[in-house]
Amino acid sequence: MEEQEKSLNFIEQIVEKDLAEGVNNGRIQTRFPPEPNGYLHIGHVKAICMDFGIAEKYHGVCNLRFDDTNPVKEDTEYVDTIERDIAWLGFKWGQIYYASDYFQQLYDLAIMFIKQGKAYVDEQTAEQIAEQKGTPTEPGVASPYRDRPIEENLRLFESMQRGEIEEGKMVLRAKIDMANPNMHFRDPIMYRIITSHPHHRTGRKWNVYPMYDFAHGQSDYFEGVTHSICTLEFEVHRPLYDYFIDQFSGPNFCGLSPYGPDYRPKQREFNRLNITYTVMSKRKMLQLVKEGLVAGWDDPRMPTVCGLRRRGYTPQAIRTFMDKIGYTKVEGMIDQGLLEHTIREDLKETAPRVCAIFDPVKLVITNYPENQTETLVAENIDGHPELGTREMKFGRELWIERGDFLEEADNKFYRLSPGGREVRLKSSYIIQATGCEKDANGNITTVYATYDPDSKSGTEGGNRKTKATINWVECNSALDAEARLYDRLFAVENPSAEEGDFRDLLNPDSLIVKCTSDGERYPAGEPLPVAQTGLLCSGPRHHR
RNA sequence: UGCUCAAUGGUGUAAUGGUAGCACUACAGAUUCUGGUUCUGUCUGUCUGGGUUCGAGUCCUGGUUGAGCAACCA
Repeated sequence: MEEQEKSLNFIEQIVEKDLAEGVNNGRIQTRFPPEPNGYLHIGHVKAICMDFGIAEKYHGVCNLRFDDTNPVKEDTEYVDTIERDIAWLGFKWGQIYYASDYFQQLYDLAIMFIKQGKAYVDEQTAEQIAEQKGTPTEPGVASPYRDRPIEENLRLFESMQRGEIEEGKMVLRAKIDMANPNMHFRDPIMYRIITSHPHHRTGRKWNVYPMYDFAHGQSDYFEGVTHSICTLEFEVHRPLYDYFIDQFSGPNFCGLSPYGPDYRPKQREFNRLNITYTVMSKRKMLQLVKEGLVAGWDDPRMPTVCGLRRRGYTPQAIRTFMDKIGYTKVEGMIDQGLLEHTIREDLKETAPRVCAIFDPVKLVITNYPENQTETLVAENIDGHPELGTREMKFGRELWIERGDFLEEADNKFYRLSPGGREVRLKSSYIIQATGCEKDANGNITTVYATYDPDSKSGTEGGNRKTKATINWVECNSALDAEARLYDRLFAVENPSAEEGDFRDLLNPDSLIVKCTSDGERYPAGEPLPVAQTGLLCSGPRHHR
């Protein structure tokens, strides 16, 4: 069969063009730059697959870099979980870097900017600075400190770093253009003072910390990143990214990179991931966790990597999903159904099936001898005997799903009904319902049926066709279990687009807890599809 | 009413000036020891006006619509 060539996404096209033109001497280096202030979610995974995927495909390297420039929000605890999640997804990074590794170099660079008259210390309040920034349609106005003498800027900035200036009292700003139509050029803040929180790695060594715009591009540059791939909202930052790098590369090269004056990293942007019936905002997720609206970051309803893992998603399925949705510059919304389709596809051929009854009603097989039991053998996965079999105890009294019996059924219903069609008990005998018993309220308590002793699965007599096959569990050998059936977290397609409090949009039925009977025990963390009901994943022992 | 980016079936994505294709969803039929799976089929698309060209989803131009940008966040 001829293999259909998969078309390249636009980033891959750029990379191949760069490769063909010998840009950066044909070197490919990417980075995944999470901020260690929360858990990785499926939106990050899209970026991870891009960053690591490009490096893998073009024989380059992808490094992990923690963007830890804001000690107020960041913590080491997140570093570990981020590393764990990336490893679980199956990606291998080259080096682990931290933006904080470059604090000294960035500081030196800031000093250079000051000496070149490209930066100044502003001592206005945040409000004043914001006010002077102008609006997208009106130019900003210059700060009264904009033309401070270089020596004074130098002295003040050094004083800021020595901890002599109170947090919030001064910032270092790039002196660019207060009237630029790109707001990011209106003298962006390069450094702010943070003394209230120690940094998770550098402790109290620094009292000034670089802003994203002054740290990210430089970090890329110091590391030798060639393709700095990020999401679309950074598109307007790109000119500033380029501006800062221009100041010390090319004709202004001052030896800060082993790759020489011609090397430069280039930022490229792709569309971020949105999925229906969920949210992709760290802030909102944190709120759900903190307020106990979900059971934690790894609640199976959460779009976090650890949540998906507990939900039973495999790394391969998640990566396949990313392949399917692709990378463009169109901001859209992916149907949650596609994600679910991908995991079903993945588990279909690999995950052993099990019988479990969630809404049990007793079935008595009236012509099966009292006290008799037998052991039947079922394939773990139908049609794949090589993937193993399991034993199921069979007897006169079974649990079946309440919904599999209807006292009065029309022709459309082809499961159990008195005098109705023959029905196959999964991997077992063929039965026919004869009647039922009800309590005082009219609820069915027992279903009666007769079985055909010659119809056992796998035997000659069992080859007869039935329209329906139902699940069952033998009453005496069944184990009790708790099943938590999860549905979409939100009741509306796009919670972020709705007015009002997003918490009011949660799906009240996103978690249904059922006590079940189940035949076997399964190790935690294994996907465990229950025929007819759906895919389940055995979880850690429940604790309340 | 500034700057940047985008616009292909319901959704996502391909076609790189030369037959608008694929996947998901929905629906229909067949198959089936899960009303699952599988298979087959159907529905539905180039935002809009002009231009360039033998030929435009693709290039140019005007418009429309949507998104992002005014944190001492990243």
